[in-house]
Amino acid sequence: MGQREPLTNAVEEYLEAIHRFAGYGDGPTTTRLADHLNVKPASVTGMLRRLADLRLITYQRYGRIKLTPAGGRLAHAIVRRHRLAERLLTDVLEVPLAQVHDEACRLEHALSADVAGRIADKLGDPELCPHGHPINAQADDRMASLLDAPKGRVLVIVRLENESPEVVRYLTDRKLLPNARVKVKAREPLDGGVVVEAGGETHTIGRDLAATIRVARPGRKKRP
Amino acid sequence: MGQREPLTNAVEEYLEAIHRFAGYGDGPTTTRLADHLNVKPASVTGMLRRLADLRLITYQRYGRIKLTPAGGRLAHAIVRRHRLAERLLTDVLEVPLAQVHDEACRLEHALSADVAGRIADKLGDPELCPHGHPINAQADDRMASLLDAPKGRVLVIVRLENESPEVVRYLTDRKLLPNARVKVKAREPLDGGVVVEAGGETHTIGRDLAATIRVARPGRKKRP
DNA sequence: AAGAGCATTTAGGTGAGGCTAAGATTAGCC
DNA sequence: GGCTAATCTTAGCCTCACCTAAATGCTCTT
Repeated sequence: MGQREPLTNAVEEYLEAIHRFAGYGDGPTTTRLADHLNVKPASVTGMLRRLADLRLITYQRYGRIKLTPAGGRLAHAIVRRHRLAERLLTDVLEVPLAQVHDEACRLEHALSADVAGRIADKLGDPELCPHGHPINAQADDRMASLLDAPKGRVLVIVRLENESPEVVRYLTDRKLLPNARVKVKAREPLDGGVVVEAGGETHTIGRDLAATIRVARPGRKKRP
Repeated sequence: MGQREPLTNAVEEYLEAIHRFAGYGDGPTTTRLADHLNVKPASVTGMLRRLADLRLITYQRYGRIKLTPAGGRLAHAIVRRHRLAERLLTDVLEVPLAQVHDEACRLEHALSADVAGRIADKLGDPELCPHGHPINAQADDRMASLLDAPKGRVLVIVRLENESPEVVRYLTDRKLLPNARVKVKAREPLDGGVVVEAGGETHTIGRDLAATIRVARPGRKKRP
């Protein structure tokens, strides 16, 4: 399986982004990708052609963007390396969580399959990255966010979709990290945010941010 | 200290190579660098101009190539990251030594100063990389190689200058790694190599390879 | 059927990094 | 000093990976 000419970092980033959007709504679109990658739509179209030539996606003008099996495997491998790198950074090197994502973004392109495997071995095949994303499986995107969670019930934070340093620092400071228990107290009207209680404290979280915090009912859960 | 625009990988590779050659013989030369980096001399000249523009080396046509203080600091930081990565790979992840150099070559460009520092902390500030090169200090290049070591005396291998997978695998198989004790039994004439005894076994090592194995008299030594 | 909103093409730019061929320089030798 | 071999540099050019603005094309909704 798999041809072995090394991919450029940019190609890997695009694959990763496509993978992240797959399954959500109507899947990855040119604008969404452009937005996510801080690039103009025209550039995305160009890269999509390249990826199609490489047989990593199937795609025709104005059509749906879909990873091929090969592309899917590759994208998955990259995301996996990213998340294993994150685990290594937090568990072994004790890098602050807020910083972990950006470091892993660079490391993911430098890790060989072999080293990734060894990280997994060494850490006992962790199931989740420190932000709560599954390392091996596809994420369950049907999971509720804090924004649409029922009021008054105790919930547990499952994962953070937004891993930017500022956001993670903000949430770390308030102990709103995966595995934390939270209760939605109220929803302010007019984009006012969500009032949650966690660890005896009350915080008001903006709508956009709340939408990126996935929660579930407490129960049998995976390791953090 | 230090401007913070990110350097390209190629720039870092050149700096590293210049650093490695500095102090040996008449220092880094265009051809030597070209050889080492698998590039034509003309390309090296081009890059040297770039490095001089960046104030990382001082250099004028046909002249000596010398790192500036800034360039030296940078080169040192890169080499240090490389060697810390090697230690992480061997000590924590148990990657086979033969493979470690190439993996570290990619990682060194992806590690931040912060993460490098944390690796050092976590591993207890190791002094040497697994091939025996110092992580913090400049190597002592006056050290003898197996090629010019005296016959009949017990010596200890200090470091390997050639870290290519084939060479390291060859030496690993014969237990000719840093800290191993060896004795030169004979030197074959006419480029025939060096006959050494180690661990009860006798091996004949080619001249070129022998020249890359640094040895010293046993004594107070650092951790491997 | 018409326009809003995306997506694509076109045409073009930049920067890194490399190469060949030819000429310049240096060093070593007689 | 003069010659040659080895080494460096220059010049000119090329490719590749990315990106962009602007104009055009498609599609879907109403």
